[in-house]
Amino acid sequence: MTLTAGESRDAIGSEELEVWRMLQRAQVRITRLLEADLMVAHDLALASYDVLNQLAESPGRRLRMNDLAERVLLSRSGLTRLIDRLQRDGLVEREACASDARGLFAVLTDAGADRLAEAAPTYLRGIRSRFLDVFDEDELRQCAAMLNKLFPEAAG
Amino acid sequence: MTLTAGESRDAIGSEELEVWRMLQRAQVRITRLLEADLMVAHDLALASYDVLNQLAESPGRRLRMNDLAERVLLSRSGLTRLIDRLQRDGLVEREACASDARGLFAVLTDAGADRLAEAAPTYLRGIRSRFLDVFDEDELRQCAAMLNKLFPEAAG
DNA sequence: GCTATGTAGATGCGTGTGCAACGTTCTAAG
DNA sequence: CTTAGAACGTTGCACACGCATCTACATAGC
Repeated sequence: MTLTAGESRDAIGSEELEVWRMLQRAQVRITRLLEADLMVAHDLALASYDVLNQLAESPGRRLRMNDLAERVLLSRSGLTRLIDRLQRDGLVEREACASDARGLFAVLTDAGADRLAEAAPTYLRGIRSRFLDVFDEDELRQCAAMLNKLFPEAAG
Repeated sequence: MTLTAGESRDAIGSEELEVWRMLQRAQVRITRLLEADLMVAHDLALASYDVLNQLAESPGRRLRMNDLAERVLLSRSGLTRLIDRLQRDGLVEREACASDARGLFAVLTDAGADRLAEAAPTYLRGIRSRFLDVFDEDELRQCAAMLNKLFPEAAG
C-alpha cells in the first residue's frame, strides 16, 4: 500500500479488506456470466431481463417509470432509453397514468411476458449453478441474514 | 413470475432467488456510494483507484497491461483508455518491457502514489462504515469462507 | 531462415449510462 | 385564482466500456 501518513488507525487488516474485494470480484464475474448466458440464448441484456421481471411481478404488469428505475438500479434517463428499446422490440408499452398526468406506466406486453418466460429458465439455471448450488441451506440463511443487516430497508 | 412450462424443477424457492437479488443490490449500491465518496473528495473514479492500488501493491509499482486488466476486471481496450487518462493526469506512465517488445508496463508515478495515499483513507473509511462495521468477526469469517467456495482460484 | 499461429496492446465503432437542463403537471401558500 | 416550488419523464451531451479489427512481435514447425 505504501501509505504515507494519517493512517494511524485506518490500516485495516488486509484480510478484512480482502473480503470486500472478493465480494466485488465474485459479484461482477457472476453477473457477466449470467448476462452472457442471456445474450447468447435469448439476445436479452440482463437489465432488460430485470425490467421485464419486475413488471411481471407487479400488479397489472405495470409500474411507474420512477418506481421501476429504482428497482432496477437505473437512473431515470437510463430507464427512459431502456424502455425505448424494449418498446421498439414490442416487449413493453407506455401507458398514461390516469391519476397523474405527468406519470407514465411501463406495461409488459404479451410478447414481453413470453420472452421473459423463455428466458427465465436460463436465468434461474445460471443463478442456481453459479451461486445457489455452491452453498448449503445454512450458508444461504447466513448470507440472507447478513444482507438484511446491510440493507434492512430492502427486505421486500 | 408467471412461468408457463418447462419449469418442473426450476421453480426455485423465491427466498433463495431473493438472496441473489439482495446481493446484487447491496453490491451495486455500496459500490456507487464508494465511487461517489472518491469522486467528491478526490475526483477519482473507483476504477482508477483500483488501478493505482493494484500497481502500488505490485513489485516495482508496475504491472503488464494484460495482468492489470484481469485484476481490475476490465477488458484490454478498457484498460488502454483508462491508462491513457491516468497517464494524461500524470498518475501512471507506460514503460517498455525488456523481455518482450510487445509488452508494456503500467508504472505508478510518485504523483500517482501520492494521489492514492490521499484517497486511501476515504476508500477505507467507506468500506469500513458501509460494509465491515456492519458485521462481527464471525460473520466476516463466514463470508470469506463462502467467497472462497465461490471462487477457489481467487484466493490471492 | 521462413512461414503459420498465437499473443500484447491500440483503435474504430456502436452501445449504454449518468448528469444537467428542459417542459409539463402537481401541490401548497397567499 | 395565482404563483412558487417540487416531482415526473425526456433530451443533449459527454463519457466509459466492450467487441471486432489491426499492427507489431513472439514462438513453433518445417
